[in-house]
Amino acid sequence: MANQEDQFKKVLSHAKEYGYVFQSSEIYDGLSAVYDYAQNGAELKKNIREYWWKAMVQMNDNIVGIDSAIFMHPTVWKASGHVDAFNDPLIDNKDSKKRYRADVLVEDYAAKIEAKIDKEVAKAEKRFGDAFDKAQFLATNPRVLENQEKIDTALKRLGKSLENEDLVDVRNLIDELDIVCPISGSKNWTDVKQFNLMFGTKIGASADSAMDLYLRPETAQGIFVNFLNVQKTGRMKIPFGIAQVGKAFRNEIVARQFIFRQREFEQMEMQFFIQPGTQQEWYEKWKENRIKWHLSLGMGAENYRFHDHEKLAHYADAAADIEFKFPFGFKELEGIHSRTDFDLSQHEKFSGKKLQYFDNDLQKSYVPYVVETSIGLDRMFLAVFSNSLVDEALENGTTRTVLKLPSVLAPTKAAILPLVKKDGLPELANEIVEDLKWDFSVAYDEKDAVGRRYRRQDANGTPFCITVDHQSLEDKTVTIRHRDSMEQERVAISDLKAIIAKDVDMKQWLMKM
RNA sequence: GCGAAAGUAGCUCAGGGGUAGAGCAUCACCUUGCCAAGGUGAGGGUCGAGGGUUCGAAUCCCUUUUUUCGCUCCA
Repeated sequence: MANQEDQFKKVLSHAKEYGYVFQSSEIYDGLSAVYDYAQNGAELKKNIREYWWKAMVQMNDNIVGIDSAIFMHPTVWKASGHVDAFNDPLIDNKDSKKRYRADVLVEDYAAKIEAKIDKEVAKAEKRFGDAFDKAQFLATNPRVLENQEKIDTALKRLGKSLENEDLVDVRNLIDELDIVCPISGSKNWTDVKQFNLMFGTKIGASADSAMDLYLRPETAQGIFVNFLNVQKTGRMKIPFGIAQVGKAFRNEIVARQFIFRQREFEQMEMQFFIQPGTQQEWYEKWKENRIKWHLSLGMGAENYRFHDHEKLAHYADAAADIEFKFPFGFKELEGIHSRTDFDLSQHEKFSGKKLQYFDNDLQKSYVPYVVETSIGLDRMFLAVFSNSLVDEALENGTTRTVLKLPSVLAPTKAAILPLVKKDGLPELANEIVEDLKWDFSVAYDEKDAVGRRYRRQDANGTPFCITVDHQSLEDKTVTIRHRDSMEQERVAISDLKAIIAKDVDMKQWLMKM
């Protein structure tokens, strides 16, 4: 455990020291759980985004990409269920310092009484044997009726209070039902507070004409509301997908673990529209397709696993996570959800517009089902970055810090180093830089001993170092050093482009899928 | 949000009531080298922020903020 923490600490300081991630507004003490991507981080993030986009949009002729706005009509979030689902009434017990969802406390109370009824039924069943009529027993036994009455009134009142946002009454209800904290056993409760996971803002300059808006808590709805527009203008035939990469915002109560859980984050999502009844098949297909994408990066199959959801969200009929082994353990990296026709049906209901597809094969219209793949770009960044950072023991007894990024994602593909900064070596090195930069992001470094420069590039994840020496002036060859093996080979300058391309070209990597 | 620990230079950290140190990193010059740590010199910090105690606070006290961990919640 201590090792895990140490490794995570290394990840944090390496990310800062090498210009990958900074805390937002650092000179003002920072802003909690908000981070900026620095010069190298922005490149790495861009490369991950591109790798995903190519795999999802460019390589699938039935998937198109869009870029919808962060602001959406407020009713979108009523239809999607976020206004309800993202509003949790929470209450703390002052003695145990535990926090609970107030509605869950009341529901647990109801469940307890329910258990009492079951006990009563079981007892009676034993007593009466075959002659036992359960329905009649439930309808007539006074103790059962009394308990059922208790449950009904409690839940009814809870529902009503929540609907009216009457949190004081929820608190009173908890008092009146004598609900105690499961840990401390005390009734020393705080007031019930409402936590809204969505960020609110306003559109319109003057107060009276302003309209309440939310910053989107997920990008998916931008796809659903555009479903028909895209389907019609793109002449898309089911099955087809719409993909999108964009920022989403959640006002997390607890946002932690570096960039793993941020308040502002970037999602890479694809909604795949299918014929109702085929969702199981597509769900399995996308699970398989997505894990292949991850594995193509070569970060080790043992670092991934599937986690099937038992408790499903309000919109899903099947859901699984792809979990990755982060420095703090296996955590969700990507979600694959079978969302049924929940979203489109809800938008039909709330907008009054038909969101259906006419299927020529079936000769009928229907609301398509949806299978979603949704990956956090920031999480993917953290997965790649933390997995790549290693301290490697060398044969000569020293250690080197290497960022073994998949070369396709590395922010800098090659560093060009003159062995010494005289005798015309810098000039030739610069010529190579000028040539290569049309195709790759490259760096030039002439400071310090060349060995040290190699190590510097290792720590930054640069896959290739190209060294210009005196021989280069004579026969137009250079040495090219590989980051992971530290091996060098002498090659013609004219071959450099092909050699680098072979290793960093996205095509080579995507073909591994 | 509750609890715990921490915040001193870009990074890692030492110091601990008398106005800041080390190693590495950075910059300049020398050394001209193929796997970090050669020489000389330089820059960089109001010790997270605010307030209090004191003749004097980085050091003691209070508040606050940020980070990590546990609980909780979640993508």
